[in-house]
Amino acid sequence: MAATIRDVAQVTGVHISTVSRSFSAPHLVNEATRGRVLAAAARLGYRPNRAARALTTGRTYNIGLIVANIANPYFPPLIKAAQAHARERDYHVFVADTDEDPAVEEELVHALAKQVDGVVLASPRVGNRLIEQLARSVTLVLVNRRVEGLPAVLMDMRGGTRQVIEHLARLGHTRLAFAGGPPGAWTNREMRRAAAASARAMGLTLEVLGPHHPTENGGAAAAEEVVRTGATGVTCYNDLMALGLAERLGELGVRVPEDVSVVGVDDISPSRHTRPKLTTLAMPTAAAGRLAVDMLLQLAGDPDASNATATLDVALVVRDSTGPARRS
Amino acid sequence: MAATIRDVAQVTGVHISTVSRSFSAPHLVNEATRGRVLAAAARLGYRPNRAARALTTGRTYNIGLIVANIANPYFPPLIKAAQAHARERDYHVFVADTDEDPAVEEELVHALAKQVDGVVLASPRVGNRLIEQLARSVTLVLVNRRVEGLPAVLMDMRGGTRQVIEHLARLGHTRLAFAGGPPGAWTNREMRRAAAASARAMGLTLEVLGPHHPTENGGAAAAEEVVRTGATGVTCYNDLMALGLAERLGELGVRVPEDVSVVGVDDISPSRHTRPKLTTLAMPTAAAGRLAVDMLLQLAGDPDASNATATLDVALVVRDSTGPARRS
DNA sequence: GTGAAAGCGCTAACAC
DNA sequence: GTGTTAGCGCTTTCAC
Repeated sequence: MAATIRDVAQVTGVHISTVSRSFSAPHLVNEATRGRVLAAAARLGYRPNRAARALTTGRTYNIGLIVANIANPYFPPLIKAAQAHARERDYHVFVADTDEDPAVEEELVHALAKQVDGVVLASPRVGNRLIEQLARSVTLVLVNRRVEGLPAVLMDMRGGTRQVIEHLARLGHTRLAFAGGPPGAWTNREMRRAAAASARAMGLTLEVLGPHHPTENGGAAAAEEVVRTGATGVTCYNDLMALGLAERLGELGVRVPEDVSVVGVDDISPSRHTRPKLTTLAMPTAAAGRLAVDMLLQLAGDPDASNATATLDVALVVRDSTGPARRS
Repeated sequence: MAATIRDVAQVTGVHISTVSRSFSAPHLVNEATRGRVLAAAARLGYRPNRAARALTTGRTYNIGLIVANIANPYFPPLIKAAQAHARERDYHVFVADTDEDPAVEEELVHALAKQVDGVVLASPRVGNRLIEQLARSVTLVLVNRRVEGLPAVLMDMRGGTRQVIEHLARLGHTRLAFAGGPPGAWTNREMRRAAAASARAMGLTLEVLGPHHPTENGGAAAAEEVVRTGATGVTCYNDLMALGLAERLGELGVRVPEDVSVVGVDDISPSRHTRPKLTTLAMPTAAAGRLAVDMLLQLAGDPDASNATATLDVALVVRDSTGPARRS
């Protein structure tokens, strides 16, 4: 068995509270005794049990991070940034994957609730109602979701989507399509609305396709729809879908971007390496991860801290999957 | 504050131990009382505190999973499989990323140690000595690492590498190179040795390059070396490196596979979508994740369970990045 | 500066 | 079938 505080106390010949203080309140203990305690601890391989400590202090120094799908390259940069940032502040991050399943998401929040000081819910798929309810039993920070009264890190999807539509319009496209993703995703709604509004304002038609699974397969599934609608410019819920769409279009004999222009969202790593390279909206995921951690720690330290909402800018990256509209 | 066992006991008018039993040993309590307890618990939103429970039972029903780099598409399938498999057994998986840093890896094992029933260490970068030491303070299952006396899930890298070399030999390549990855990785050593042995046996030359960072950038960095050595067949530590290498070779005016054949390892998702599609060794990552969890749970339940080692088969997937050697 | 004692939320003998 | 008690590893008053 691993050494406990009692073992260290016995070996050193002091009371357990002195051992405890040596670790959690060093200034309260004589330097010499503290030295002996630390030496004994090192010799025994003693490390304070954080879980037990949390039982009395109420602070675990852990935070949870729940994401929809680790396999989507969108999330790793966010996860890594959050983890690195938290570690610098002596916190550990436990990551969990919901596999795009709202039920799993709810279960994971509950499972994590008591073992962390708060959880970052990234791109949630559950409804607002449930989120409000969950927020009552655990400190929550949202990423890519707006819920009244809860702290959140958002991306400017409206502004970004408008840029996309304008980009396609400038290239001469008049018949557009939006390949939609998960119905539960806030990002999806924002994009759909912004795309519709922008298209209307510019006098373009916009067909809404989907919902589709936010993966290459989902994008591939949208390919036939795209062909049927006759759209020449398609903007997708995310890069994974855009990549799947472009590939499937190729198989159907539709060239990208000569016949159809395709735009993604996220700027995930593979989008820079495929042929054609994907035009996409770049998201500041690392910054979002760090910011979410900051908000969470502030809230964990002071429950009355402001529940601010931050909206981060996104940037259109024009590459090779978009081009001038074909003359009809 | 969240409801505790005491609140439920008070509301129901029973002793806390009855509440406890209603959850952890239902058969020991009268069905009627149990019904009242559960009703009260539901009303109060009570959920047993797993951390507190663990303090007395010694079981957290959590397992830790430490990986070198979540952003490498090799890991997500393993993570997802492990998580899904564990959840079916009522366990939760906490994932942590070491960012390829051995020091972080050690720290994370310690941090997780007391909050989980064991940890799966996937593709560790720390040395065997340290692993043996860590294994003394926490139940460990290794993936992609062989350490005497510790349970492990391995891939047949020797057999796989031999297949790769044979494949290149059949295509007429005589000057080969191995683009090496992290020096701390078991997989890297296995591949290097197997490649050298196979090449020697077949009378081919093999240049060992690196070590390089196991990413696209690392692979790109190996490109100049490849050109300098004049090798026409290159096998890489992993797909990420192979992808980076192929791309950089293209920029240098070296065509893949016409001038140089490139082989990866892992069969990550992007390898199927790039042009040329990558010839690679497919690894059974999902199976490995599930198996590691099984081993861990067995060990956690019975510390004397056998420390078996499983070696999984890998498969050569021939795509478009390898072709006949150029006539010189 | 250090020890004693209570208690965090829960489980596990042991009585009754 | 249910209550009592002790205790998991630790922190935190409160004395001295």
